[in-house]
Amino acid sequence: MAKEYPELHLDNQLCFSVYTLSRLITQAYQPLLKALGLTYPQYLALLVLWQAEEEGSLPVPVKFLCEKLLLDTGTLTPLLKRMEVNGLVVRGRSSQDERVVQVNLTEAGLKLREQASKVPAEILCRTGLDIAQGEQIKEELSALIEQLDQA
Amino acid sequence: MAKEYPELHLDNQLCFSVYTLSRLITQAYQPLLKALGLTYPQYLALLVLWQAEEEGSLPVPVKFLCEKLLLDTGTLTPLLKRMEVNGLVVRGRSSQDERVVQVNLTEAGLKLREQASKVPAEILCRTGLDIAQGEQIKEELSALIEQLDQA
DNA sequence: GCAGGTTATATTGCAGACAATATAATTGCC
DNA sequence: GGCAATTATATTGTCTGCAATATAACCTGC
Repeated sequence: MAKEYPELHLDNQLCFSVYTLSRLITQAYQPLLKALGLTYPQYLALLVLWQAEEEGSLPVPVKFLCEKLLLDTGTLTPLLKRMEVNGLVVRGRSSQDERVVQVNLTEAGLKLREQASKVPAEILCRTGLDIAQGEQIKEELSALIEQLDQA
Repeated sequence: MAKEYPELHLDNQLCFSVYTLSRLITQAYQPLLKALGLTYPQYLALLVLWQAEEEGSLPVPVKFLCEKLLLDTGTLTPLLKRMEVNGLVVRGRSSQDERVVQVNLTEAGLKLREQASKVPAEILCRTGLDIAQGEQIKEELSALIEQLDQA
């Protein structure tokens, strides 16, 4: 008779729910973003850059993007290079400190914001998600993120 | 004066919380799983196989794993091949239906379950997550997953 | 100033994810 | 029986993620 391991059942694991939901969300965004020539992580990077533009803090160092997105340069450097090839951003060494690479939006990258501004509402519409509920879950997840990000 | 796009701010997006939390969770598992010679998706695949073993339903078709994990063969085929190389599973065509590839656990793959059974508790301990809270969030996320998986 | 540590970014290599396409086996239908 | 549609898996190509390592520029103490 096989001993049972309920703690190892997939359904019991929060980790699996988060992992799956994350991929499903990316898949939900994908067709909308493809129309804008973007991938999902590229879209997230643009969110940071657009907000920096509103706050008058462009250009921003790569390190700033790393911290906001919790991604390292092994991910962001090639991603930003692809976005540069696509004409959305420009990258250049700072003259103050030759170590830092400043990332700035191009005209095209800035202009994309208007089309992108319709994306969040469209996602909610397509997925039929409840906004208020989403807001609450977001708060709960943010607490978990903070906890994990420390450790 | 720059027009503002609050709907495009990173902090406002549930999607970003889920995306980040998913990566942080994977990172939390990583050192524990590395000690077992596993990656996180490989661990998830084993969860399915171990449960199938308990239920006496081994071997299982690749399609079964695809449905449980919500992953396609483009991800699972190479993953299962790596696990086969590592001696955890064996793959073979069904004689009833030559299209289906049956996946079974090896002795080593089965034996790994005992060490892995300590992983979930260890994760909770290390991350300091609240179990009861996690349980509730899991239910909420599962509802979202079902919603997205339909669409 | 300069040696040693720190910082910011880049590079390499590997393992997912997934869209798109391909292929072989099975099934259904007439 | 035979051909079209379906099914199960595989393959290819691109883009993440991330550990590990490398490198050049900065900073610090002495």
